[in-house]
Amino acid sequence: MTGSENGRRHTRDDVARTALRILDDYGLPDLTMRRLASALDVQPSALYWHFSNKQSLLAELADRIVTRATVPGPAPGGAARVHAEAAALRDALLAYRDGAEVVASTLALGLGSTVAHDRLAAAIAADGFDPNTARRAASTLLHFILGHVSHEQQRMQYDSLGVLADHTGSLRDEDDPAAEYAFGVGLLVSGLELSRSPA
Amino acid sequence: MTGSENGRRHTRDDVARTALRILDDYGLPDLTMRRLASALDVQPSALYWHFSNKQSLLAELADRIVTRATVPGPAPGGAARVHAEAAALRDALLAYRDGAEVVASTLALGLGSTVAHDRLAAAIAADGFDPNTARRAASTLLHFILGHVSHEQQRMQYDSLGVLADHTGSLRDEDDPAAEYAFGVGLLVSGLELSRSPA
DNA sequence: ACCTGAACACCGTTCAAGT
DNA sequence: ACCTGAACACCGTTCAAGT
Repeated sequence: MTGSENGRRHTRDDVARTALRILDDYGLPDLTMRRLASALDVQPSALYWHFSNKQSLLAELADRIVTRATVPGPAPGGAARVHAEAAALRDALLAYRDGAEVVASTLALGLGSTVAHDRLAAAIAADGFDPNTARRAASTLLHFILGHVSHEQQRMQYDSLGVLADHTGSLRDEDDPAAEYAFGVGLLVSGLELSRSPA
Repeated sequence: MTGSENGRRHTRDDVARTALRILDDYGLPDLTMRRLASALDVQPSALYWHFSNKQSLLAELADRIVTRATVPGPAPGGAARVHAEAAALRDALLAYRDGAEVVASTLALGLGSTVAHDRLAAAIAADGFDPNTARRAASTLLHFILGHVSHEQQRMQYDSLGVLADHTGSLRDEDDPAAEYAFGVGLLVSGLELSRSPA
């Protein structure tokens, strides 16, 4: 009840799940190995039996966050599928506090979690683009998505901290993040669509 | 000669310049307040007279990095200006080790450095788009730019560490980062261009 | 198979006090 | 105006040893 995960003897899955809970409840800066250990009623050193270091723990979390991204209902085709996939990915990132930053940081280090990129690339390829174009466009789209949602999430905790800082600064106009997001995705998809029939 | 900045009594500018040098030479993870202090031959606490905390120091560095971005020669117009501005921004970020991450992190926190966004927005507006569209497109473009260059720079230090990790993973196809970059920027610009004349 | 105990080598930040 | 000295409250990681 006090946050301790009693029962002794944990599995790798226990550790990851508890880490995900700390992430969601307190944010990435508060997800330390020592804090995680004490939530599991264990010494910090015990964690290194399950994960060789903090980075690989974060990679596991990124994987779990991104894997949850699935488009609901019957999958559409064409450009609509790309939009749906992008929306599902945003939802998945938003489902955990600082989710976008976790995924972005592990993606940057080249550790695991190529699944987000692959899903986007598949959706684009299914819209009739060659694999190479699909990969590059997916990469562009993913950079935008992670950047946008990171920004969105940082602003959330900033706002909830009460520090509005005059609202100047930031990128402005994040009044409706979902609309901003759709705008960005639409820009990319339109650009792709245009590249299909070179005038 | 040993890295100490002798002479005693520093200005805020000294501190920022030395920090920029440490950043470029050793990377963001090695830019600690204690390391910076010792490079200045000063106690860590002395830094807090010049900057109220590490975040505001990083904001200052981000500002300096981004301000260096200028398009060379006569400024073009239309879509070419957007491309030129994006290229100049990439060059500026690449000029310092981990430059993109520094800028991305301070931008996320809403501290300073709205200049990058403003320059992109101005270039887009000059191409004949309304200010609102220009701002949103600039934001999309900036997210892509920071994501792409961050990824590019992380890969640089990863490679220089000798840890190639099978080359699988990562976003693939970063064989020619400049070409990838141009592709992404082109996608965004094409999308914009298309939105101008709604069929 | 999973964990303890103790240590190593660090962090950012505050604050009274000095010159 | 700029800095010291000392402390506070932390980090991630290693490693021998225990059960």
